[in-house]
Amino acid sequence: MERIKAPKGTADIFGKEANLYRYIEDVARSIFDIYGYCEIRTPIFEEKSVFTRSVGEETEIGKQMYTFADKKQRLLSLRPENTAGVIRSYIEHSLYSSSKCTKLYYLGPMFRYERPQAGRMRQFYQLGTEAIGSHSPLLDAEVIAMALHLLSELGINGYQLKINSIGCRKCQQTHTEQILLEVKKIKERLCSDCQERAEKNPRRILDCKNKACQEMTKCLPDTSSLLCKDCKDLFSEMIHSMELLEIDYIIDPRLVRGLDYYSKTVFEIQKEGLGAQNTIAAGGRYDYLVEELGGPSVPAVGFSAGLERLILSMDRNIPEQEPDIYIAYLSDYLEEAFLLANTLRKNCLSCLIDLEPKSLKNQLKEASSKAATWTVIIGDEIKNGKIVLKDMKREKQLEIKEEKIIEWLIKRKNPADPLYPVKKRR
RNA sequence: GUGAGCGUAGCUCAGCUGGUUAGAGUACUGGACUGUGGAUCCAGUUGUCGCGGGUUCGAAUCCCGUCGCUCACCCCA
Repeated sequence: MERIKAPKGTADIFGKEANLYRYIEDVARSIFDIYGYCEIRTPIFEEKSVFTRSVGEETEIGKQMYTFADKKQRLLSLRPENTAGVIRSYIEHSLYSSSKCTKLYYLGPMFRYERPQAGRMRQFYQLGTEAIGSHSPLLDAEVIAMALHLLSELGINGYQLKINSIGCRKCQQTHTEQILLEVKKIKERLCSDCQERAEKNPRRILDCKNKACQEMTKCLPDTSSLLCKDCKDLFSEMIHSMELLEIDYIIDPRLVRGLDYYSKTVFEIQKEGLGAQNTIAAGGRYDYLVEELGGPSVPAVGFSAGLERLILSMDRNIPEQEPDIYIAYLSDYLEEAFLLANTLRKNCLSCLIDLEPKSLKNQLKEASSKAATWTVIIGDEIKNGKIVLKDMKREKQLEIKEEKIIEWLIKRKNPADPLYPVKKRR
């Protein structure tokens, strides 16, 4: 029999790792809450067109979608990212009618069919936000500030924030035209990827990683020289508010993002040492997307981050979950132990017990490997109504009356108590 | 889609240029310690050597194929 395995590019997350994911999600929720964002949970799959209309079918992400037909031959796709789904939902429920600026956040799995490697999976987890309904460049700065706030809360440092403006549709069009004009002259000498880009997405030639291409494309106009007056003003306002918030940034006039829907402000947060994937979070404005998906003409700005990459860039260890109590017992007293476990749990004390009787030595060993704070030992003393309570960290033990044990343990659970054992808990 | 490296015990790996019964550490179980954990020592359990074929008297070892994993390119979170 062949061993069944999780599909390529997917992973089972359990143990310490699951705690880490939950930790990040908890931190993210609390940060988003502080900035006034509300959670939205959209379906994991949507009609294919939701994504192809927003991301662009010809983009790499468009090609990497998991698409299938259901029993009624509806063409559906697993979401490769969540901005499109959130906007679809925003339009569907006319969220624009209830508030001027709708702030939403999401957490969950995304799917892209590609070759897995460090920091890149076929099913991966993203968190992100969308603020829909405001043109203010201050909001752009706020979104970036929030993203950085999240990183610092997670203990992630040593990153670089790169920002740029790719302008409105008009700027983008003239920019593309200018690039094509220049590229014509050197097209034959560019790498094959760039030649393809020239056809499909000329502006992306600007961030080709090929050294020879970079050398040749130095002369290409970047975004800074081409913004119209309005876009220029917006960008400098946004930069001004970044300074106000004392955020360090690098303006990268060659930063253009891969998704079709971006406009004006774009940004990336990068950190070295994550394998080949150095972008941990990215985002920007998408002032035309809502309209393109059939909604009113409403501007929006958002960002997203990949949990796998956040984890790679965190060097902090998350405290492990430790039980309060381990119940050890001599096999004669299984029922007493079983009952005690039940009582402790009813009192919100977490406890472990092995319901298959083992030697005391074995149980103590287990208690210490599971890092229980106390071990309760039920032995012959129970006949006199007494129970042994062992402080595992201080290696001391005492006998205590059976009926007092709950009270005693609850009291010791108070962190203010000087006897409260050193125990890390979030 | 392209390229490279690696698949041996639950986990981490050794096993060189083919040679008899496939190893270590760790984990697990028991004992030294008959009701007390992290240390030490002793003993025990664990394998279709990824799968299929070929070369050979003989293959974990060499060759071919295949599957899987990993990393990188591309792209991206």
